[in-house]
Amino acid sequence: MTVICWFRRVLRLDDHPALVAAAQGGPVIPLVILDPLEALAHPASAQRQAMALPGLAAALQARGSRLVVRRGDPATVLAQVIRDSGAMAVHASEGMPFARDEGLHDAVRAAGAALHLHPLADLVPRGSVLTRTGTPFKVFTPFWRVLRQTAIAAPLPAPRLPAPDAWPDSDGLEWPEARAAMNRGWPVMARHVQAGEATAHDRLEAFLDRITAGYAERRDLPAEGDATSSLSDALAVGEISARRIWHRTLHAQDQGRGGTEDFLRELAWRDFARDLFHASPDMDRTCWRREWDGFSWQGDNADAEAWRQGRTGIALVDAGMREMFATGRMHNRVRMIAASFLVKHLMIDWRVGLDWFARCLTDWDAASNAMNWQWVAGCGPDASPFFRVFNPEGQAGRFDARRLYRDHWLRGEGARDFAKAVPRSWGFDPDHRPAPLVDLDAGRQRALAAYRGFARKDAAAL
DNA sequence: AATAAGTTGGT
DNA sequence: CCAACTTAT
Repeated sequence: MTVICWFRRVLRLDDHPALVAAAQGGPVIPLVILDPLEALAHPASAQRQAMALPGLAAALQARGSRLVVRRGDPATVLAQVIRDSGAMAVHASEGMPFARDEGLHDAVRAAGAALHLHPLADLVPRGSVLTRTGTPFKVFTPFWRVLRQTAIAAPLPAPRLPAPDAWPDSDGLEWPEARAAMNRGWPVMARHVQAGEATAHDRLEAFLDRITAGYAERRDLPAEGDATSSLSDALAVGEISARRIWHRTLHAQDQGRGGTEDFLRELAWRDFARDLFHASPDMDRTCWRREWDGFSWQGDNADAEAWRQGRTGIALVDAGMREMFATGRMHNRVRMIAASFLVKHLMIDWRVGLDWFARCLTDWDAASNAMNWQWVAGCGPDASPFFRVFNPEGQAGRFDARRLYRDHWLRGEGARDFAKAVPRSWGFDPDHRPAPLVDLDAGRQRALAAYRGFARKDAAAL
């Protein structure tokens, strides 16, 4: 009996629970659905997913299978492929946000098949790391202590994939909606992306060969490009499994490599964010501490536009915003600083920043972004207290002391990349050095005063 | 996973 | 004079 394996955000053959389950059910039709709405919401991520597909198709072909590609709305496409193939079952990974999966069951059932959703192969199943009283953790460190003591399941090997008697029609691998929606220099970004399941494993091994005890400190230096694994986009589109990374890192640790414990800890943040998001599925739009929705954030405005376009006049912030626009990624330390500047110095709603990240990031992850933007804004669990205002100049002195990162994006090769990537509508002038949007000290004082006033009102209301 | 101001204790 | 440390925001 033919079975469909719908590849969503797990674009690999290794450690793929839905694929293993499908292969146990009979001949497998591997299916990917290119959804125009998804391309509009997350154009860079959609384009990154599209870049993973040729490698996935080739890997399937090498195993005597194929990748069937269809364009359209997932529920409609699933029904069509079920009709075309006579499949009785569809296996897929859970989506995120999880709530989106609700309507799919009905659509598949109406087409005469059953939908089986499998957990994402993160480190641990969601909801499995709990406090002694059985509730989810709200603070990372205790979560980490428990996860570290938990046995992480071994990755599943890629299964044998018997082919069906007949293959349904397939569209091409191009996802033109994703490319159009990006509205920026796509070829520039493509130069910064390395796609493919095999490439991701090579990058992991190369990273584990060079990681040292200095990882915990060096990973914070944006000019030290080789200090981090650079696996975030491969993880986000599922070219590599977190469990595979975990076990390879444990192996490197056994060989005596330093820094591996810190790397494992970083890896665990994905599971922490996923569990938080599952417990609070609206936290990508709603303040986790509800009272903060009463704060008078600035909405989208001219300052926000300057922030998006990398012309706040604050060197490290602009460098980061340019890096993201040109490459689809931004160094982790710089993300915090650029986000803090938007939310604190400009007092703009964290959702304005999150929406721009959603458009730009090839490593877009709904849970991590919801958690981290709320952390910066001070309205999330385990949140940055309202008085924690990053000083982008102080941070630059600490983490980019030799100015290499800022110079790269404001003057050097990165600046030329960015100039090629910007849309004409921005009227970008590479020689123009904008003045700071706000005086850093005045902006800091303004934010502190506003937050103090809000906290007082909040205390009065209780 | 912060900052700035103030304090201490060494050079 | 400064680094290291404490403390309030």
